[in-house]
Amino acid sequence: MQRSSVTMKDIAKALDVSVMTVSRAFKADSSVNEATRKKVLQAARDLGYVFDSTAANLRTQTTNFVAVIIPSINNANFADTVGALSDRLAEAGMQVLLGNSGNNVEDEEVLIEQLLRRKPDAIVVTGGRHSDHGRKLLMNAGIPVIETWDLPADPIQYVVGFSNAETMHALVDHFVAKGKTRIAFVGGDSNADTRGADRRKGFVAAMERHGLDTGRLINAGQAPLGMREGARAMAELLDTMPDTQAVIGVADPVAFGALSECQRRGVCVPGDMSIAGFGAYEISAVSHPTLTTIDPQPRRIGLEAAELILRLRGTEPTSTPEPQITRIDWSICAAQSS
Amino acid sequence: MQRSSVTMKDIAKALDVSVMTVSRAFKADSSVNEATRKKVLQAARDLGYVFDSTAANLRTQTTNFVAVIIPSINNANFADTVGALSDRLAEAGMQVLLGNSGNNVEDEEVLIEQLLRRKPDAIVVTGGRHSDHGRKLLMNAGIPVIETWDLPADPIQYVVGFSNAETMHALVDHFVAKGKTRIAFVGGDSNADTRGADRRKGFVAAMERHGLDTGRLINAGQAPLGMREGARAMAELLDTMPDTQAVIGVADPVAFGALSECQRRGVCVPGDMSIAGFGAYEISAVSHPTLTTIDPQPRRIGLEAAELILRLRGTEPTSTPEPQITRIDWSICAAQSS
DNA sequence: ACTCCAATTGTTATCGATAACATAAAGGGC
DNA sequence: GCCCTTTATGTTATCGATAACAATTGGAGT
Repeated sequence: MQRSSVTMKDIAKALDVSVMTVSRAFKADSSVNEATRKKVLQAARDLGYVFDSTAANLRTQTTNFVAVIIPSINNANFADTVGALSDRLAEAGMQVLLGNSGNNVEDEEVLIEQLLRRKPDAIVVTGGRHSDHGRKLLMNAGIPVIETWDLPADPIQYVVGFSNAETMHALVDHFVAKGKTRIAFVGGDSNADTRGADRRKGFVAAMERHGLDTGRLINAGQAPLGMREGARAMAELLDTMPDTQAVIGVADPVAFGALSECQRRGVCVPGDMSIAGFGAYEISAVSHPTLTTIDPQPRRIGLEAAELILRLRGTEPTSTPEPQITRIDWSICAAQSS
Repeated sequence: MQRSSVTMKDIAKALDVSVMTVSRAFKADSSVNEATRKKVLQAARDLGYVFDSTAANLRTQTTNFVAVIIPSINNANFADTVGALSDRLAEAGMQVLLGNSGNNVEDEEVLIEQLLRRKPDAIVVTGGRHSDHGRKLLMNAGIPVIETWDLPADPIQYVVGFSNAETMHALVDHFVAKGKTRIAFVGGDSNADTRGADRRKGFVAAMERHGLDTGRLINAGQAPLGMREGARAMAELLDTMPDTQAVIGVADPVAFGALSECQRRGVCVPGDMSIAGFGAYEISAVSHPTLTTIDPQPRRIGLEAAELILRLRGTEPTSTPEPQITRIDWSICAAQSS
């Protein structure tokens, strides 16, 4: 049995009906005699027929899949979004074509181009910053474009996201309300991770609003940052600014790394040091002590994107759609005692 | 600009050449005059042409993408595998079409069917257990089939994996060497997660080999198990079998949950309780104390699968390929002091 | 019995790129 | 100059399903 050479033609021949009848038998709605349909489906099973979407894709000019570009699949937040998106789309018979941009707009551009060649029915990208050419490609793709995990100043079409900067205000306010004034931020060194950079900027803005010193910015290296980088950054922080009262990690893994370093050095958390992160990773609720964090509802982002795509399906490709923003609510999850 | 209605025909017309010449201009090797190629590429850019793979897919009977089915995308181990696979394939211009089976052979069967319709050039599945029909579909797919993360007793074609059961022997031996005899295992309650079940069986076998009691099996609920389940299981263990000396979690998140529960209760780790996991998740090396774990090299699995696929590309679809096993070496990472 | 409509099935053209084959022009060796 | 090879380009058929339209059949209604 090679390359599944069984086609509708073979079924048609076996049953002495036209190919069109076979085709119709596979569509739920179309008009075929119920008996004929049964015969066709049975013959298909007997012959080991596998439907060939490549042909249908070409003829119908629709592929039933959605291209998704995320910075890294190995990030529980994005994985949650993709998981929810994929699960919801699967219910409608659609699949996800995945691309890893690695927080790099050049790589993203290449991915956009590669993925668009496959004529997805929609494309979901992470963030609102793209290369010029990448942006142009998206705008001319002729399919719904959804930017996620951010609120771009200049949206391409659809947005499902929230303001990363705003969330940091909530964390700073939280710490200030507890009387902390010497607050540090641990994040990446470049702007490649634009959401991380936005959070850093949000942190600085929030501190300034409270009239607090914004000098405690620890550069933990290149994104993606993990627990190890968080631990290293905490070590640096304790060495250079030991009077720091609270730390905000750009994401929960960084925050947990910071926590572990404190434990290693015998720094009491939350007694001597409060720690917060971002993302509501499972660890923020299970670590001892727990971490204060922001829950940006990653699954909800994926779900809303999926619903949007399904709603838009069949809709005429509106020539110039108004940008349409779906804001995702986030919430702060305060640690029990920090 | 709708549905990118620009085709090679438009380019051909604009330059007054044949469509074939345009097609050739896009292939690196084919024979076209260098000047002509430049003209074509320029015209393509001017017209905003986007190559349509759906047409090429149909004609060439090859799609340049690989279907990948994993139990859950939100599992750092599988995410690592998929990430490595995807990165390597991207270098060769191939993409990954992702499916989430949720540790359920019925859902996996549906996914296999859906994905095969898209005529991927290869399919990568997780584990060696499938539904009867799913297995049949894979065997008749006419493309390379790669089973991963396991060493199936009856491989379909290619395997890139290791024995999950064996790894548990290493952990039990490790604890026994440290003088522990009352060792517990925390895992899932069903066999849906076959790799988890294999590890549980491996644990039992290893304990029996040492003549130790195998009664300390904690059922932490339905897979996928996370940190919360690990914590709850540890609570149960401490309540019902407080003389336990060591715990093995079916995966690192479970183990970390157990660790956190110990810390919450003031149980000293590793003094009063040793803890091990599986997967070499980042947390196993960063937690305080660190966790003993098994590193199954998830990225290597993805990489080897990718290399295999690329090697097989262009090869004749061998009628009945001998099963071919690529064993992935795993290693034990002992905690500093447990 | 006759008209008309619905249900069912068949025919033809088509989606856009490319393999396979055909052709034309240019150069090389004798 | 003749033949042959190489290079560059054109023609035609095709991948497998499906939209659009055509045709046939079997009642229902009067």
